[in-house]
Amino acid sequence: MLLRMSNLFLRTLREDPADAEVPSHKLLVRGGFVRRAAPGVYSWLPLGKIVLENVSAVVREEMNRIGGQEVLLPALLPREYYEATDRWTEYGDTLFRLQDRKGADYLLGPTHEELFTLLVKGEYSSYKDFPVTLYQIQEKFRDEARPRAGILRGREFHMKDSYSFDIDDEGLQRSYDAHRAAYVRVFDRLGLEYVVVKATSGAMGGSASEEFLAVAPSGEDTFVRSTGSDYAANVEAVSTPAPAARPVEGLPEARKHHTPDTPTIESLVRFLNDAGLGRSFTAADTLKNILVKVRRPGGTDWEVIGVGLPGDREVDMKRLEASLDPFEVALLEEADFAAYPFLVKGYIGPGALLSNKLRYLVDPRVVEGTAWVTGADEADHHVVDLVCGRDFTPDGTVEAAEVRDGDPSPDGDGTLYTARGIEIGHVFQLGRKYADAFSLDALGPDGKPRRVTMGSYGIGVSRVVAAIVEQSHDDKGIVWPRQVAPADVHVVGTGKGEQIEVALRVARELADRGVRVLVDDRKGVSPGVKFTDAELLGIPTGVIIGRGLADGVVELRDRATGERSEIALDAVVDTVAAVVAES
RNA sequence: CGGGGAGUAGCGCAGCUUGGUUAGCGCGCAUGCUUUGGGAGCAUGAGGCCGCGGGUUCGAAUCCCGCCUCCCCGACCA
Repeated sequence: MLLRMSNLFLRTLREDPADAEVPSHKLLVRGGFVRRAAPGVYSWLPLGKIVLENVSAVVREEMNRIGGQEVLLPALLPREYYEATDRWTEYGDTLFRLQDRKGADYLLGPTHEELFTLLVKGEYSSYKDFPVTLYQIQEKFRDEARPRAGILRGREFHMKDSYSFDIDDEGLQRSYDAHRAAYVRVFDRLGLEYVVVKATSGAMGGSASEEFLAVAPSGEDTFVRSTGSDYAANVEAVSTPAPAARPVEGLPEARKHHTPDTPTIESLVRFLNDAGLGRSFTAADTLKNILVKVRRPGGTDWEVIGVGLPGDREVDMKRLEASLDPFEVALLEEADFAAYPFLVKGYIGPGALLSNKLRYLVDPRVVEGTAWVTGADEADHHVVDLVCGRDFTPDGTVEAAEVRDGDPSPDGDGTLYTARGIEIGHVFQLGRKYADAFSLDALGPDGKPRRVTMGSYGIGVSRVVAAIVEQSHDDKGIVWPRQVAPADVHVVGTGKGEQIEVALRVARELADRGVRVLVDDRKGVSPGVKFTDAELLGIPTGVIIGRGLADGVVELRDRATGERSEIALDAVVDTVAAVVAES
C-alpha cells in the first residue's frame, strides 16, 4: 500500500474545531480522518476509513475464529418485525422511523435481534443444525437525545453485532464464553486498556451480561474498580457486603427524644451531639427513610414502599432502580403523602411503615443488632437506639445507597474507587425472549420441538476507533497502535533538492516489501508543516529524508517514544521493513 | 425535556453595548517572486442571503418581535 500526500484526499486543520471537547473528536477531525455531516453523523475520509477497516478486520478475524459466519442484513427494516417484540414502542424516540411512498412504516435498525431470529427460523429447523453464530458489521441508527463527543456517541455508528443460537442453556453458555474470549482477544490485539464489568441486563431482557469498558476520563460510564483485586463492576451492579449480625441482648433501649427543627440529617446530628447524651453521633449512625412508589412495567397500580439507608449516604436512583428491576420506580408526589397521613415528612421511621403494612426495604448494612437514630413518626421527634431485629424487622434489603470511594470491595479484597469508561463491547445471554416472540423452535431427536436460546453480542467498531485515540494520543496528535494505524511508515521528503524523488523511491521499495506506506511528497511545503502533520496523523514509524541526504543518511523516528536515529540511506528499506515486521 | 452558550468566507474568530463608508482579522485557497529541519516572507487576488422571517428607521450584522439550528451540562439512552 502506498499513499501519496500530494494527491491524498486529506486536509489537516491547524485549530481545534469549535464544537469538539474530547481529544478523539478534536484529533480525528483535525487529522482529516472524519468530517461531521450532521449532528452525530460523520463521514469517514480516506485515512479514517482505513483505520475503521483495520479495526473491523481484527474483529472479523476473531469472530471467524470462534466459528462466526458473516452476513449482511438490511439496515432498513419494516415495522412489523419490531411490533412482534414490542420494540417499536419500547425503543421510543430513539428509533429512526420513516415511511415509504405508500405510507408503510419502516425503521433504521438500532440492532438486529428480530431479523436474525427470523433469518434462522426461515432456514433451520433441526437440532442438528445448531449451534450457529451469525454476525455482521454494519451501520446502526439510534436517534440519541443528545449525540456528543464526536464519533464516541453518534446517531449513526458502525457496530459488529452477532447472535448465537443454541438448543439448550449449556450451549448458550458455551457460545457466550466463546464470545467473551473473542472479545478479550480483539481488545488485547487493539492495544486497549479495558475492564470487563457485570452489567445490569436492562431493557434487553437478558440474564448474564457483561460490558467491556475502555478506560478513559472522557467515558460516559462510571464503574468501580478494587484496589486489591481485578474486581470491576458497573456502579449499578455493586452489591454491598452485609456485616455479620450481632446479638441484640444488652443493647440500650430505644428512646424517643424531642428533637425540634431537625428535618435534615445534618441538623439532627448537630442537635444530638449538643444534647448531652453522653456519646457522639455521626450521620452514619442515623437511618434515613425515603419513600418511593413502584409498579410493574405497564401496570397501573403503584405500591408505596419505604427504603432505609444510612444517613451519611445519598440515594442513588440508578442503583435503586437496578435493584428493584423490573419494577418502575418513581418518587412520591404531594398527593401520595396526603393519602398516607401517618407519614410525617422528615420524621419517617420504620415503625409507621411496618405497622401500616408498607413494605420496608433496607440497605444491606442494616443487619440484626445494629442500632439507629431514626424518625419517630411524629413531628420534631426521633428515636435513638432503635435496634434492627429487636425493635423493627425489615421486609428485605435493597441497594439504594451511593457507592463511595473507599467502600469495601464485594469480593473482600481491597476497597473500591470510581473510574470512567467507554462502552466498547457488550455480551448478553438473551435467553428465549426473541425465540419466544417468533416461535423459533428446532425439532429435537425425540421429534418434539425445542425452543432455541440466544445470545447477542456487540462491538462498537467506530466507537473503538475513538476509544483508541482517547487512550493513545499526546499534545501533538494521535499515536496509532501499529495494528490499526492508517500506515506502518510515514516517509517524509523535505528539502529543495532530490529529497522528494528519493522519498518516493524509498516508499515504493517499502511498499513492494509489503509495508503500508504514506509518503509526504508535497512540493513547496515547509519542513515544519510536514513534521507537524506527521505528528498529528500519528503513524508509528517515520522516515525523514531531508538535509542528511547529502551525506547519504536519513532519519528514523518513532512516533510513540519520540526516539530519533540516523541510518544510511542504503539500509533504510531493510531496517524499516524489519522494524515493521517485528512489531 | 430543564439549564447555559453560540449562529458573520472552507476553518477559527472580531465587529453588535453606542445603527451610518465598499463588513474585518488569522489560517486555508489561487498567482508570482523569494524561502526549505519545526506550522516561512513579500505582493496581488478569489471567496459573505452577517441562521430565517417580520418590524422600527432616511439607513440594520448592530435595535425590537417571532422562529429555526448547532454546541455544552443534566435528564434520557447504551
